[in-house]
Amino acid sequence: MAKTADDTIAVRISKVLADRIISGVIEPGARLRQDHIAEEFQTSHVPVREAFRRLEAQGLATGEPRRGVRVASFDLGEVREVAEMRAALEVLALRHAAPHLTAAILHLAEEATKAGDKSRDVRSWEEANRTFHRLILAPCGMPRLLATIDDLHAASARFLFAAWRSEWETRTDQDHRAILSALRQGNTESAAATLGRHVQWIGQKPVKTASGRTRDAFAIVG
Amino acid sequence: MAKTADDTIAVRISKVLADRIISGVIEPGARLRQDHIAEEFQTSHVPVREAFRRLEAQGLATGEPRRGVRVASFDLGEVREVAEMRAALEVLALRHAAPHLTAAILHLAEEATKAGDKSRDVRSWEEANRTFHRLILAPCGMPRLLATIDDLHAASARFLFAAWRSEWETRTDQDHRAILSALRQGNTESAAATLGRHVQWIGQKPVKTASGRTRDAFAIVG
DNA sequence: AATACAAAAATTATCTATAATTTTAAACCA
DNA sequence: TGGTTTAAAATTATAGATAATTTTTGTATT
Repeated sequence: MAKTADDTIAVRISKVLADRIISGVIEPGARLRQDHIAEEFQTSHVPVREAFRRLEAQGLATGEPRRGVRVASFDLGEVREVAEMRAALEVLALRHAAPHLTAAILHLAEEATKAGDKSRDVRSWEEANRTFHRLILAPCGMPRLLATIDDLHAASARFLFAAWRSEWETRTDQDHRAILSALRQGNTESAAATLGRHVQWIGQKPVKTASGRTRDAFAIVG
Repeated sequence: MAKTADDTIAVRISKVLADRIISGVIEPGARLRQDHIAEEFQTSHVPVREAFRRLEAQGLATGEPRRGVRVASFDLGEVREVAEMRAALEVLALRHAAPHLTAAILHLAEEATKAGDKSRDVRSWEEANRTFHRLILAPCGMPRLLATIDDLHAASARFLFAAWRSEWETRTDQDHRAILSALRQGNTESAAATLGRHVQWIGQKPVKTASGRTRDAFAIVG
């Protein structure tokens, strides 16, 4: 994580809180109390409130006037929604990025895929996955689009961690390889189609709840 | 504009400023000085800062640490970017909304189209246009998607006002009618295709600059 | 025992004040 | 005159304090 020292305190706080929300350290629905957070970060609550506004914009927290802020909760519907938005926007980004992709970039993307296959925990798999997507999309040169996609990736990671925080068996990513192969052949449409499907693949897994029951957890796995 | 009295001051301020930025009352690149704004709204600058964070998230302002916030500037590239994002996301929304569209909704959408045709200034045309899009997309029931589209519409309106603030001749909207007709026949794919093209139609017009020169202004007209 | 009410505690939202930084203006020197 | 340094003013960012609201807790009442 970039510890950009010249960031404003609010930005620093929002990054740390975002990481906690995404990784599931703070549970969905949990209240975020500004004084407590202010105390933890050794600041007043003014920057904390600004951090809250940033988290709200990213869709990681929701606030109601006078009643504070809480970690955004989510359901299968939102997992689907984020998956479809990612599919639509990543395909768009890839179409524009494709003409600017170099052999060097594709090589790095391949490395990221291998790193994903080798990873033994969700966290490092997610990081490798995000690297792959960023590498092949960044050359589109559309900053607003990339920023929106980034927020959606954060949401995706949240779903992923919620479902598979502890156990995780490695999966070799066939789709990533197919996308790279199509891009190498200059077949943008095929790459875009595969990417669109890839991002909408929603994994499902039975998970034990606190009460001992089992329910199904869902996550975007791509 | 909804003057929800129970909004927090920060939200109220951000709404007013957003309106000014979109309508072009404040020029792109202009600095937003927190003390001045605080004075205008009879508040301290704390809520003003929170309003800034909201504007940044909407892409209407950009801030650098310690150097304040300024109105986001834009160029043809960003107009294109927003148009393509809108096309991708509105098509997605329409596909999901289509099964839930009722005759009543389509009727209201037709009314909005007529209102657009009748409007004699950009501002009311834009409002009618936005109403049309919102009506046919809202039933998709995807809140995050709709929120993102809303932000993109704000950006679109900004481009539109920048280009045609003063002069504006009415244009009867053929596309809106084609979309409604396709939806009435249950032909979702045709409606989606037309919508996608419609949103990417970028108007162009020569505009006189302050120095008397003429340059081309661009805007999303759909 | 359950519900309704009231007082206390906690929390949010805001204001005023202060420190740190940047911008602007002026003076200075080559 | 043109550029550079220095001082002043303006501005941002944060802290500390206060008012208003909500949540919690305890108590009475049916």
